[in-house]
Amino acid sequence: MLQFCGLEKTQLDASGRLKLGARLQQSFASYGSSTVVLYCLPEGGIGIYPIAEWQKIKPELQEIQQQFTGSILARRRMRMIGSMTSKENLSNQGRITLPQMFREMCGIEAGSEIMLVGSEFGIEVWSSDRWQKEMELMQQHTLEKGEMEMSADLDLRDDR
Amino acid sequence: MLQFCGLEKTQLDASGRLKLGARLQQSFASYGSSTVVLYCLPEGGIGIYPIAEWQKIKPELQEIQQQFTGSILARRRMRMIGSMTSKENLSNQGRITLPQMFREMCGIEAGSEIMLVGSEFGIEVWSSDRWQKEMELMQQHTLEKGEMEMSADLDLRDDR
DNA sequence: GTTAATAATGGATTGAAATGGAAAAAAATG
DNA sequence: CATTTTTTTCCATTTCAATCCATTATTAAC
Repeated sequence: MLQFCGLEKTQLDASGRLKLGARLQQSFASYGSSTVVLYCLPEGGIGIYPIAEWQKIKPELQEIQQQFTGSILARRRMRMIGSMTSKENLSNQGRITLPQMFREMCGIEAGSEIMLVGSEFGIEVWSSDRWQKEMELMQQHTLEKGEMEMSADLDLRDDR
Repeated sequence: MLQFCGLEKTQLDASGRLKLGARLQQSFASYGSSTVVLYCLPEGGIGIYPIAEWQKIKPELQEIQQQFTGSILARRRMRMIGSMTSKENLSNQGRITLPQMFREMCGIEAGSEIMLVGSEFGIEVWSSDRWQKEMELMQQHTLEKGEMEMSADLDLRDDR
């Protein structure tokens, strides 16, 4: 899945629209539909996925649906997903309007600088500084893991 | 697998492009495709791999997609790989554009001096001084391990 | 119900940056 | 030392991204 990859800096226009570069436009176009699903991520960005990819996570949703009448938790999850999801269209110039609500929740202002983040089956839009924090968090985690590997390598009792 | 080996000093051009020498160009060409995958390494360099080699090492993601709405960790993994990966092409003069973001994260500036490091199934681009530190770290680790082996060899109680 | 005001949308233009080619310089080879 | 190969630098072209503008839709006020 190298279609949606990479990391780039760009900015929203004055009315809060995102413009995709040629490469990403083609990636979305390759799905044969200009319809995308937006998902406002609890950890802080807005995901944008071709509708075909979104369908693939449906099994996950059906599982929740089956518990609908019996579980408050299941209903809360449905509600959470439903309210944080939105269907939009890519304009033929590759522009997409991000819903105001979603933008507010993610700290993304019209006209501000944002990060476009590849995420395997779609992309994510982050406010620059929130992305910075998210990245540092992930990076630190990875580096910590690396150090543990290094010291495990020195601990000969672990050999074998 | 002696294709990608060696250590050489070179520099990027004014627009942040890397030009490979004849030998490395041929190594990549031998895979029959000019497509390469860039991977921005958390420990500090940019890896460049023939796409065929990348297929062998990339983590599997389909299972992760099934956990999409339910797991922040799953999403972080996708984000980590997606954002730190990029698909590029070797131009027919053997040039490759390193994405600005990756360069910034690795301390590699346009026009600056860099190290090209062979790493078995691809090469890595490092900023000169970060490479220096990385090498020292690795060297020290290796020596430390040597000392551990020596004293373990004296400690007969541990032998088998 | 009509008009005015505001916001949203789509298109086009412009300036800057990325790209590819090729000349000039340097290095390797015989 | 001459020739070939490789590397580096420069330049023209193209492409892309950001801005602006005109049109349409929506809301509010009278």
